[in-house]
Amino acid sequence: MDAVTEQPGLRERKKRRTHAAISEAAIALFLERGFDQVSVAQVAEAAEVSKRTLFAYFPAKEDLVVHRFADHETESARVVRARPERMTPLAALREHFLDGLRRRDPFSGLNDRPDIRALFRMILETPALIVRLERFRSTGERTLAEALRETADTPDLTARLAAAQIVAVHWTLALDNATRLASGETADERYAGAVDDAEHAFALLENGLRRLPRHGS
Amino acid sequence: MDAVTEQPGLRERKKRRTHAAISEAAIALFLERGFDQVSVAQVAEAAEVSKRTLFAYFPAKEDLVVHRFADHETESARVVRARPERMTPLAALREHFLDGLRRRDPFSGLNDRPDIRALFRMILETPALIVRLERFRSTGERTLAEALRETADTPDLTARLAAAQIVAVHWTLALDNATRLASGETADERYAGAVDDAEHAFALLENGLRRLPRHGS
DNA sequence: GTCGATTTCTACACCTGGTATACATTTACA
DNA sequence: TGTAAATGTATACCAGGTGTAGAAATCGAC
Repeated sequence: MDAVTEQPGLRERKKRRTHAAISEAAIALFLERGFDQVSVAQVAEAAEVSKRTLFAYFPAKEDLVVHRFADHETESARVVRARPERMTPLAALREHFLDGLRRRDPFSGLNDRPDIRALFRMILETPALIVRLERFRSTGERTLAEALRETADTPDLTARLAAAQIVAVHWTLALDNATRLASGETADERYAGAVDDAEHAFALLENGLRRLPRHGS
Repeated sequence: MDAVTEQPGLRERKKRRTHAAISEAAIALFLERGFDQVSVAQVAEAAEVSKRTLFAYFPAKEDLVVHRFADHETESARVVRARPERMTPLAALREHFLDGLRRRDPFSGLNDRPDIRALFRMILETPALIVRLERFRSTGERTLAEALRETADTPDLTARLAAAQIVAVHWTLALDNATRLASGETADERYAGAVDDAEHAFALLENGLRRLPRHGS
């Protein structure tokens, strides 16, 4: 029915162009004046589209910005499923994250291309956008739990707990990197520290919090 | 200035009554017809208060429901700070959670009083309310990280990572219990399983995910 | 090409959550 | 009892989001 790989057809191509045009117009305006200072009506006008049409392409204002992250939702689950034999899920995820740092994947929070840096900064200072990203996090967690359950022969609760911990750590690392870059650090400056932190974090996941000290210094 | 412990004063008392009255009217309506099917105007009318006044007491519609959970935001942090000497933070939190199960604290998701069960059910099926609860989770995570950093002599990143993991696990457990009760199970039926699950979860936190299997069964 | 069916876009009106303003009422306290 | 400060109210307004009905474009078949 929906041949995406084939000739997409004029209709499909036009749809994608409109989609991209609206999103680009929106992000340009948001970066210029701030997310909350631009109304969807103004975005629609700038994109030369009616408000109704805008909402046909994007279910909510926030999606004008965060739709780019939708692909990454299921990334962890895919990594776990595609891992080589005899590799533990955690090892696969650590490899993948370290690779993301190396490749400066926005997923890892370590991309400082000016446009991406500006985008991150805007997201970080706009609560509504953070909330929307948290939703991606939830579904990422759910799909990861499923992947763990199915490929690691793990009881349901264990899979859900492990997924929750992994995603929480992942999110903490990425947010930390993004925050540092947003406030001026370059990706190259941050890289070594980011690697250290990631390794520390995955070690903590692997070995547990057993070593958290008792009271006192 | 603000003597809460003393005679509260007429103004203060009246304010609290109004606060409670609005919230009760709101929850009654929401339980009857569903959160999204009731407008704030209707709540205001039912509480015999103007819409403007309602928003003076509750910053957003969702807060009419979730303000009851606000106290628990910093609970984990308090538990960690108040733990006895020579007790690890994790042990204190485990004790506290198990105690919450015993006491059927709504915090643990294991309270089946009809009104609370109905409330939980409504929250679980209303995305906007879950989102609002997630915000509490975030600030709970931040305050817990601070408590760990200050009382366990832990580097900042470690504290944040540990807090993220702990809160994620806590949330998973509580949500699991609440979901089961919402779909009919009684608290007494669930209790033993809830304890087992909690102990398993805290053991996982303590010992790490090292034992997550490689591929295959 | 051209015709009809289907999809997509648009204009417009409407609902709801939330806020600003300006005025009335109540409380606290001398 | 009178007055300043705090609270409550009416009204109008803004922005996000949806329903509806019709106009326009696209597609496939001939």
